[in-house]
This record gives sequence, C-alpha cells and structure tokens, in this order.
Amino acid sequence: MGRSPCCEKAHTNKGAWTKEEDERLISHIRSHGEGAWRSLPQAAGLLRCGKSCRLRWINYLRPDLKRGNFTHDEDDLIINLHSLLGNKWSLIAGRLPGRTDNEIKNYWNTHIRRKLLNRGIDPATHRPISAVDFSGGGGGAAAEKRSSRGKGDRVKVARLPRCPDLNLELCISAPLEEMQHDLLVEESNCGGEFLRLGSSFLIDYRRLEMK
DNA sequence: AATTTTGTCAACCGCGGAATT
DNA sequence: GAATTCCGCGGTTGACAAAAT
Repeated sequence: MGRSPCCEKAHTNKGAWTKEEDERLISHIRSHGEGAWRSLPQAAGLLRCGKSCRLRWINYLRPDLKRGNFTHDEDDLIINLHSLLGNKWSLIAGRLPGRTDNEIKNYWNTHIRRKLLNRGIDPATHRPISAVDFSGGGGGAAAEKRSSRGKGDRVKVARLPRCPDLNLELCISAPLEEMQHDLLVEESNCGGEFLRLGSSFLIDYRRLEMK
C-alpha cells in the first residue's frame, strides 16, 4: 500500500514543543475540537506534522490528564492488565483515567519491569523466572537498551507460553476506576493469572476488545 | 571538578487497519 | 476490488538530568 508521507517534512518543526506552539494548539482545539489532525497544523498556524500535534495533545496538553506519580493501586492495575492484555498500552490506558498509553508504556519500561524482575517475575509472561535462556528476544526494548549500555552479562529469562486457553476475543467494558483498590491476583487452573475484583467477580476478558 | 554511566520521558518513526475515493 | 488517505498504535530514539566514579 503506497502511502504518501503524513506531512511535508521540509517545512515542519521537530523536537520539543515551545510554549507558543502549545498555546496555539490548545486554543485551536478549544475552538474547533479534536480530530482532522492532518489539516490541523495549517489551520492552527503550526509548522508541525499532524501526528505530532495529535501526540502532543493526547500525551501532554489534554486538560483531563492526571500528571504526577503513579499510585500503588495504579501500579497493581497496570501489572494485572498487562498480564491479560500484553503490550496493549492503549487498552491499558483506557482503564486508567487521566493516564496516556505513552505514559504507561514509559512507566512500565522504566519502573514496573524492574520491579517485577526484582521480585523474580518475568515481566513478559508474569510468571516466576524459572530458567535461563540465552536465545535472545523478549520485550522492553528501551529498558533492554539502557541496561545493555553497561556490562553485557545480563540474564535473559525463558519465554514460557501464555495460557493457551486464554480467550482473546476481548472488548471494552465499563471503567474499573472504582474497583482498583481490591484487585487480587489469583492463579488460574492453567497456571496463569487472572483478575479478581473485590470478592465477587472477575474481569471477563471476553469482553475486553482487542480492536 | 570533570567525566562517565544510568534513568527518565517526550517525541519520532513506521506499520496496520479503517474509511474513503 | 484496488488505490489512496488518515488515524491510532507500539516500538524506539535522543535529549536531558541525576548519580556514580
């Protein structure tokens, strides 16, 4: 599928956004709403690619963003959702009001991955690290890159298969915001993990849309 | 104090898929 | 049905700051 570039690169700014650019973008979206990202830069008088504007708005300028540290509950929720959904950051973000997929992805790669490894849990499979494997592969490229900057003798963990019976016909259900407190992780009978919410019900992953 | 290493996170890139022509 | 356009996503990069040497 031949695709033209999303914008004319010769006349677009790149890199960090200036305050003035931010203000232009905010003001344009306030008066015209989100969307039509391709034509937005010209309409807003910005020398930016539409994708760049979208990213800036979604990840940084949106008024409903909750900035600041992740709470312990949010940590747990991210871990549990990741065990179900894998690197579906946008789906995970959909369950964390005020958080963006980019923010969660970064947080995962910089904090949670390490936290799980320290606990002896493989962040890719969410299972105890039980074997050493030098065959390569295995997520968290950014973190891998960082850690590989230093000495090279990292231990890689075996990639165990995920629960083969997991039904991945997923769809989104109501936000879990109010349920975050009492998430518990229990072992399922195939050895994997699933979410137990409060004492009474589970996330039905058949209702979590994979899009 | 200078240099190197490591951590963090905003932003970019390229792809897939839905929508449109 | 094929080609094109646009949007959204996930992976990756690079700049900067902090910590270590």
